[in-house]
Amino acid sequence: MIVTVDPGSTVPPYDQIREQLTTMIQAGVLAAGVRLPSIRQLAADLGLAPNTVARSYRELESAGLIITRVGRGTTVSRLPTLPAAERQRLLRAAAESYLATAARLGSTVDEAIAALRSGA
Amino acid sequence: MIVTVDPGSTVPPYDQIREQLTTMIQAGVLAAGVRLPSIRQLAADLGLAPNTVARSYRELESAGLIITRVGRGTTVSRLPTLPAAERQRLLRAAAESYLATAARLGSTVDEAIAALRSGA
Amino acid sequence: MIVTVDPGSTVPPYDQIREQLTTMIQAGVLAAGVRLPSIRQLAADLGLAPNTVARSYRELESAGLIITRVGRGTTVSRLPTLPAAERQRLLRAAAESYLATAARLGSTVDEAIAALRSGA
Amino acid sequence: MIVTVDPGSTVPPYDQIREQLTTMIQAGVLAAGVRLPSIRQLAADLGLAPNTVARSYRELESAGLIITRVGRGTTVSRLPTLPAAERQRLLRAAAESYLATAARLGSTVDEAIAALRSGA
DNA sequence: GTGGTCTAGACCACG
DNA sequence: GTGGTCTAGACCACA
Repeated sequence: MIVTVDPGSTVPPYDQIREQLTTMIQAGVLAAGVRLPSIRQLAADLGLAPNTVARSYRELESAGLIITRVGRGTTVSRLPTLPAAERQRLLRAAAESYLATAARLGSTVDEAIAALRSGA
Repeated sequence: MIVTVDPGSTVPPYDQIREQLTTMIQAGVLAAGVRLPSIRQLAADLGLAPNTVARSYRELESAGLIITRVGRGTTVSRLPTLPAAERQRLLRAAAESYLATAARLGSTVDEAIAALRSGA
Repeated sequence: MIVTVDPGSTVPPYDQIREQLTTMIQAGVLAAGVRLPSIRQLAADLGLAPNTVARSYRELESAGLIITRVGRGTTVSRLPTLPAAERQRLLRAAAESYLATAARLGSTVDEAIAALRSGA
Repeated sequence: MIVTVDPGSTVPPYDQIREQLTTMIQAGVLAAGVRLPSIRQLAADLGLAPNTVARSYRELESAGLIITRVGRGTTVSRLPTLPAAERQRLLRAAAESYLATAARLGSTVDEAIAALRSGA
């Protein structure tokens, strides 16, 4: 699954989808020209109404990140990806956020790392 | 700093504060009887209006997690903490979320772990 | 009625609404701070589903032309209006388009002008 | 030029061409038997691909408004034209639409009429 | 099959 | 009351 949605979050599903796809496209993980799953397909996979996914795609399109053509699906547009330094900065930020959460749960750094390995 | 706020997030600051304190209290990291920083102190530390922090405290109080008594400040209530299994489950969930973000940034598990160590 | 929708047009209603409001705001006919009709009210007036009007408003908001606050309605944002020269240019363009349509219907300029007066 | 196309419009060019020719034929401005410009000629005049104009002609032909015969070009069919009352109704509709646009631009009826004269 | 639009109605949060 | 979101389903145009 290319994207995941947490139904318990206060962040609306269409926003979660948009944010995750934005990250992947800007990081170059989804390269220019790659075809995204169809609206109906992704909606079915996530258990959402097609309209919800359509809204995410529509906003990505108006942001210039993807190109949609009726009858031909949706592809990632040709845009410069984030430089490696910026990707590294974002990874650091995510790491800090994870460590902060772990600390709030009373875990040490080693336990936090172990949780990563066990989940892999 | 006991708590951090991301001003760029769409999640309102009072929600971020409430969530983080809730986690720490339920996990037992903030033990019963521990005194929280004053509203004005925490607001000053975070660069927020006192009203914002007050709202977080108010919601935590109505949830029974903290007790505010005039003249004695705000302390953590005497409530059962989450069992270890539940804490472990939450840590796993946070780990998975972090790994997913790292993957969206094009990072491997090893790179994700390295980012934890370098940030520590 | 502040805006009209032609259901027979191939231009979708949400686009018609957005375009008309955009013109009025940029021309300064709807001044900064003016309150727009509520989504439900305008939808009822136009015989549309509230979602349709909501989509127009959402796009106007993301374009920075209006400000919506839940529970408090929608107002025109404080933006520079088009200079008089540009408004005049747009009026000329509309006039030419009307004359072209009239000519296609076999009408003279005088008949086109007479139609304006009789409709007034 | 018999027909004009607005490249900035969301209405596809072939639709704009079809609509304008339809109006002129139904109004009798283009009388039965009149020869239309060739597809290539009109495409060149409008700066469009011949395929685009061809599509407009094809749709007009299937609607019975024009007749294409190889070697003899394209001519307007022998069809009853709109009665005068209907032409008048369409002119009124166009006038109202123009006045509405002018009003959205902050113009009075007199200014709208003046714009017609200055453009003529 | 694809995406685009619209409807009718639901529930939520805010004020 | 306000807007925000989502659903379930419809019809359309395009390929």
